[in-house]
Amino acid sequence: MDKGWGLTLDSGSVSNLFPDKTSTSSSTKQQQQQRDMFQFPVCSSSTSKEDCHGTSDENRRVSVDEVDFFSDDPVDKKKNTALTVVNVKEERFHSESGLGSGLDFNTGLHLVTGSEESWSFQRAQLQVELKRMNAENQKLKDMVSNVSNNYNALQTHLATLTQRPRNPAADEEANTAARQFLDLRPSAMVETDELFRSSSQETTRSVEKRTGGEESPESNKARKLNPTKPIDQSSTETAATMRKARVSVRARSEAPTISDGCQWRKYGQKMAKGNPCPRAYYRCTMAVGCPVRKQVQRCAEDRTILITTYEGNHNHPLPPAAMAMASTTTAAATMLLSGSMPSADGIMSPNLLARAMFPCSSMATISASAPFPTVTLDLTHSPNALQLQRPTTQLPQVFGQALYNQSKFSGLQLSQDIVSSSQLQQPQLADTVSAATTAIANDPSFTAALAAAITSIIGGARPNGSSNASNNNSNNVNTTNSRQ
DNA sequence: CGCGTTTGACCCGCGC
DNA sequence: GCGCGGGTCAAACGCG
Repeated sequence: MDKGWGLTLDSGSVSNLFPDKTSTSSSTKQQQQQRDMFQFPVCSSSTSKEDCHGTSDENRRVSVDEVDFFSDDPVDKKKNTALTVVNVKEERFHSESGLGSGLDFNTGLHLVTGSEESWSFQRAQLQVELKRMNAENQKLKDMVSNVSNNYNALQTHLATLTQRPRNPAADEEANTAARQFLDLRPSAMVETDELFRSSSQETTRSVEKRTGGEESPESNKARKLNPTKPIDQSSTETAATMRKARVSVRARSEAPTISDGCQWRKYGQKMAKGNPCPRAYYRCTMAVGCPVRKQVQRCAEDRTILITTYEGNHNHPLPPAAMAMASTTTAAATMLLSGSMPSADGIMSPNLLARAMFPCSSMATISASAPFPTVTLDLTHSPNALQLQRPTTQLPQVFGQALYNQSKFSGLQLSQDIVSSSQLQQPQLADTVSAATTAIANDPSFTAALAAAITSIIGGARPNGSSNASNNNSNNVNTTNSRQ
C-alpha cells in the first residue's frame, strides 16, 4: 500500500466547497469524520516521485487555511476547488491506515481507492487546473496593472495640476493646441464649478440672469447694446483662449430626444447649415438658474443617429438616472480638461487620457479643432443595442457610473473632489457591475448594450474577446467639430 | 390659466 | 464693413 501525500480539508472548508454534496444537516458522525479526512495526492511537479509514493511512513496532511472564490456559484466553486486554495498549510502526519485516498471532483466524495491510477488522475487534473489558474491569474495581474497604471497617471497629473499655481504668464507659453482646451480662469483653479462656464458674454448673461437674481429686460437689453462692458471676471478673459467645453453623445434613437434623467425645456430651434434636420436647443429646468443646456440634432448622414451635445454645469443635485448620464459627460469633460492641462511632463494628450478613462478607448474622442473643445462619446455602433423602438432612448448608465461614481453633481460640473484634491478614484468594479445590474433589471432590452459597455470598461485587456465579440466594434472613433 | 413649444427677430463672433 | 451662421430671446400659440 502506498503511503502518499494527502490533502486534508477542514470540515468547514469541505462544506463550503461542496455544499451540495457534503453539507447536510443530517450528516452522521461517520460522514463528518470522513469529511475531516479527505485525502488525495497533491504531488506537484516539483515533488519527486519518491516523495509522492512516500518512502517513509509519513503522509503529508494539507489543511485548507483559506479559500477564496471568485464566484458564489457552487458549480464554479467546484471547478476552482484546487485552484483557489491559498495559504495551504502542510503538516506531516503519520498514516494510520496506510490507505491512499482520493477526492472525486465529480462527486465531491471521499475516494478510498489506493490505486495508482486514481492518484495519477487526480495529479493530472490538479496540474491542469493549476496551469489554467496561473494563466488566469496572469491575466488578472495584467488587468490590474493596466488599471493601476492608468490610475496612477491620472492621479499624478491631477496632483501636478492642483499643486501648480496658475500663472497667466505661464499659460501664455502653453501650447496653443492645449489652449483650445483651456476653460479655466488663471487664478481660479479650485473653482471647479466654474470650469465649464463659458466666458462668452452671452452665456455669462444667461447665468447671471438666472442665478444672480432678477434682472429687468431693460437692463438686459442695455447690456446687449453695450457688449464691451465687462460683465464679470470671466468676461475679461480673452475669448480666443477661453472656450466652452462640450460633451457630445451620439446614439441611435428613433425618439426626438434621449432620456438622460434631466428635465429640459426647449427654447429654440434653428436650421443648421449642412444639415436638413433642425437643431433644437434645450435648457435644464430641474432647478431655477441651472445653466446647463443641450443641443439635439440628427446626423445628416444617418438620421437614425441622434447627436446630443451637453454644455454647462448643473447647480443642483440630480436624481440617479440623471447622475448616470451626467457622470458620463463629466468623465468625458474631465478627460478634456485634464488633457488640456500643461504639466511637468508637458502637454498630456487628450486622447491618451481618453484611452485611460475609457479602457477600450474607441468610444471617446476629443476634438481640438472646434471652437469649443468637444468630447464625443459614440454609442452608435453597438450592435442592435441602441437601435431601439422606444419612445425615448436611454443610454447605458454604466458608462458614467463606472467612470465617475464620485460626482456629487453632474452635467459638466467637476466636483472639487476630482480636480482640486486629486481624488479621482479608480472606477470600482463593484459599482460598475451594480450599475449594470440595476440597468438590466430596469430594462432587459439593454442587456446586449450593457454587456458591451461593461466589457469595454472592465474587459479591455481580455485577449480572446470571448465575451465581447462585438465590443471592439461597438464604439467608433469620431472626431467632431462642434461648428457645423 | 399655467406651462411648454414654436418661430421670427435679434445679437454676436468670425471670416472675407 | 458686411454677410453668414450659431445661439438666444420672447411673443404668439397650443394643449391639458
